Amino acid sequence: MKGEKEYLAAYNIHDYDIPLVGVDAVLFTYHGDMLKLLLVERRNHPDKNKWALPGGFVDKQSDKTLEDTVLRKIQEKTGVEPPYLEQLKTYGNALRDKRGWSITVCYTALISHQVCAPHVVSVSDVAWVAYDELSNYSLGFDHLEIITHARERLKQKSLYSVIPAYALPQKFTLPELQNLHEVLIGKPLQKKSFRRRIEQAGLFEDTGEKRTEKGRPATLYRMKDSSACFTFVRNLEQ
Amino acid sequence: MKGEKEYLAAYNIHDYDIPLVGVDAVLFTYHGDMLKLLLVERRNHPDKNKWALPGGFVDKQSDKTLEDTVLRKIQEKTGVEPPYLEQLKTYGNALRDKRGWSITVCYTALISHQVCAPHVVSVSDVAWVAYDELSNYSLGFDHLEIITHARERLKQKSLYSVIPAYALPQKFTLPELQNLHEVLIGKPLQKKSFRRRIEQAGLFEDTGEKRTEKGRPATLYRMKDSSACFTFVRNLEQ
DNA sequence: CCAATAGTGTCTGTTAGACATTATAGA
DNA sequence: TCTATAATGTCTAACAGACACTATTGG
Repeated sequence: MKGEKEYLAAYNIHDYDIPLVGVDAVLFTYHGDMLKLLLVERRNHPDKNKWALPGGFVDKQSDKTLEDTVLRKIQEKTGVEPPYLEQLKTYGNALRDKRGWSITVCYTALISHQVCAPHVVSVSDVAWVAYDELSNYSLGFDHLEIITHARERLKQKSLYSVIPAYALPQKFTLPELQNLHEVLIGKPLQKKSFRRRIEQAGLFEDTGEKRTEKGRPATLYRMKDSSACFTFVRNLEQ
Repeated sequence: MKGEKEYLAAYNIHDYDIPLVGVDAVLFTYHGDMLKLLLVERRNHPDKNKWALPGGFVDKQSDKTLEDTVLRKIQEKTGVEPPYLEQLKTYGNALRDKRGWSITVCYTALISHQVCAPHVVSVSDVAWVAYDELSNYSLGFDHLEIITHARERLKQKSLYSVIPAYALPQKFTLPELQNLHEVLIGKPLQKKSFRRRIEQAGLFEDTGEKRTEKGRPATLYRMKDSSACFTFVRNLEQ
């Protein structure tokens, strides 16, 4: 009977018929009153010249975890690390990739538009695409399905959390955040209800600064560390 | 410049250094007033003789999807398919498996104890283990972390859905379901609150049958198809 | 002054918590 | 009748919806 040492020494991953494994990120931001996401135009086969989510394969040398892989891929395209990253779902089947049985571990990430705008502009094959204009883009693989699922999850989160705030700059106003939630939910919210729950939960910190565009200046807030994991017991109306 | 056909013809997955990929299932049930889950005693290296979640590797021939893989693995150990299966999370890093960089796509499944009891009894390396007695078992890999996460998610679901009902037999009583929710949440619930929301949402169907143990007979219900996806807008108190 | 936007006051409606009460079985 | 459990009645508290109101800026 072999011991574990002998077993591991004789073990060779290439003896097995393993599916292809990668990661993909749905990176959302909010800009110009629109929900946008980052797409990459594919330069290689398969699905060459189609648009796809930023993603790629695990590098067993440089990546210690799946999060390392997805952060590395996001950094390649945006130049920065997003403040919010959460695993979405893993898609795996025999048909989603022409190269054969393949798996992608998908993440949802949120980032402010301004913080990665300079780098994105400098990279030719990357673009911020408004979610509502996705139909103008030919997407590779099953990425439309993945994006749709990420969008739906983000909508749900906007009903019981303030996680969408990570798609805004560090300092933001409450009307700004409410607008984002309204875009996500697809209908207007009661200003009073929206502000009340955030105040009562003590989620944000007043920066002391104001921003004036038109009308009365709006207070600028920043998130507290605790606000990422806070969930309201009661959802907003859908 | 090569076309896609040539690219795919030349493509060989074994040219790449790919992580090991498998699936695992946290299969819960409710029996003897306890939340239990299915564990398998490992017969092979690595982590031989430790207990682990039912799971294994994708068989690219027999499995068309990841769900096929996990259902096949659950069937091997229980003889049946669970009525509830949902993806939990994917764990992937360089250290979780001694064989090297590995990924496991994890699922939560629910099933009634009675429907798979006969088969489980007949398989020597499989056991239903009470969640509260997990500390008596030496678990392989990172399976304790996975189980803990699945348990937490199931607790959350008990606050805003009736999904735990899938861990009961097809016909069940409301006090029975409430007991399960109380075990999951870890504190007693108001009988009135619990029943009211289920009635108002019209989630269950009266079978017309009653079950008498001690005291007044309890009405037996069955789930409607819609009840799996129903979520209450307001959570029960935690 | 007005227009525009930020932010508040306050009433209503819904629903969970609390807990007393009634209903139906077996012994 | 008594005990045990199932199921209901009803009051309260919390909080979201609705919408009128006030506050603060620029022109």
